[in-house]
Amino acid sequence: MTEKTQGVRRRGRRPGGTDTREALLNAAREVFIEQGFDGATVRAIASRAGVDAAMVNHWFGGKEGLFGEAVLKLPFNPQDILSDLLTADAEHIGDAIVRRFVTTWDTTGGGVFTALMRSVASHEEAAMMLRDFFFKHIFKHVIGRLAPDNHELRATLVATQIVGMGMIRYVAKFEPFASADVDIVSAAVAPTLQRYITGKID
Amino acid sequence: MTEKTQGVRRRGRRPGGTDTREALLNAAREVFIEQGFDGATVRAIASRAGVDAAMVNHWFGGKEGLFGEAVLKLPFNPQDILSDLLTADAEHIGDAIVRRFVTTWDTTGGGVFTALMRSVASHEEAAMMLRDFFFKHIFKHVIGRLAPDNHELRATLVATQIVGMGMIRYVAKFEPFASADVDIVSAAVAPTLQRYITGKID
DNA sequence: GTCTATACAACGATAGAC
DNA sequence: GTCTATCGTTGTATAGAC
Repeated sequence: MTEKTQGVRRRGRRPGGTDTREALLNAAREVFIEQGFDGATVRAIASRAGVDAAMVNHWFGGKEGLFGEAVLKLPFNPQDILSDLLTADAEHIGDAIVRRFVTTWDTTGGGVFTALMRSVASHEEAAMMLRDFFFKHIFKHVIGRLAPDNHELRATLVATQIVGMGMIRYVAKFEPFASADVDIVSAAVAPTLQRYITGKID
Repeated sequence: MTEKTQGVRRRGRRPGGTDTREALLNAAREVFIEQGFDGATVRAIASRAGVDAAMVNHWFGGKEGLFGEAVLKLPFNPQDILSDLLTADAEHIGDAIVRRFVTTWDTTGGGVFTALMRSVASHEEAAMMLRDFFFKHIFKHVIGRLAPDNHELRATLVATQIVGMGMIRYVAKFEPFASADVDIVSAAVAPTLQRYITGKID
């Protein structure tokens, strides 16, 4: 675990190779699984990795970035997605979400999304953490800002369409959807998300 | 238990211990994986199981039912779903699909759906077979009857919303969607499917 | 010398004890 | 209400790699 807990942790660059990043990832996987996203503290993870808590910010841009890379293995920083979506205006939020989702995962080839879904389908705790994470750190902000009511239900409705897109495009690979251009996908799916967020759902 | 399953009709071969139904399931899994749905013939499966091809109809109601139970482990007969959906009129097809999907899987507790998704996410051939199966034996008939154009794209769009519903409700269990009444779900999702099938998507 | 990984101090926010 | 502890995060000085 912490091979350098003894003695004074000297400042500056470490003598050996850079294992800090990897140590943080390993520690984060353990602590996140044990404690969940909220229960796990940056300080606890850094402590287990034997480094300072500030390293989490330096290497991963924050707790969420570390979680994404360590547990969900997301090929992007959720914070970037959020700030991007927060700039979209209300009447185009559906289009913004679809385009962000498709372009982001398309570049990774879809294999990472498949692995994520496999993890979610196989491990109960992964599903739970995915739920908590996206809820509190993506959906809550985006939908809380734009939706008139029923924020939680609207957020889950958006999730059904988004996850379903990923399943069909990257996992099951149903054609022609799997190879459809992002414009085609957006034209078809964006209105759905738009209605789930700002429209009438009952 | 063997006394009961063999039960009443003891005519034909196999007087004793071997369970015809189980033998067919095992043979079907092998042949379907090897040949795919279309490539696998009922005769080949029955032959490998050492029984007559008529047994497939007797135990599973046909090739599709056998496929569903052997490979996809569906807790229902796809033929029933199809005939049910074919009776719905065009302007209520979305509602019919949502209600059928939710009520059917709700009764199984969702664990079966999770297992199915895990299988799809883990085995490339399972995803391929799921695609071929639902396409040719459910979507094609329902959508081919009602959609004005772009049948394949519309079918895959419907698939995104349906699979996504299952993922959120049964696998990831996002609340409040996971526990929402079927009326709530239908009110929100049915218009989406309705548009994907009969509406404007570009 | 420059660059950067690192540790430490401190900030604002928040939750709970009293 | 006040106090305290702890959280995530930021700023900055420094040690070592280059």
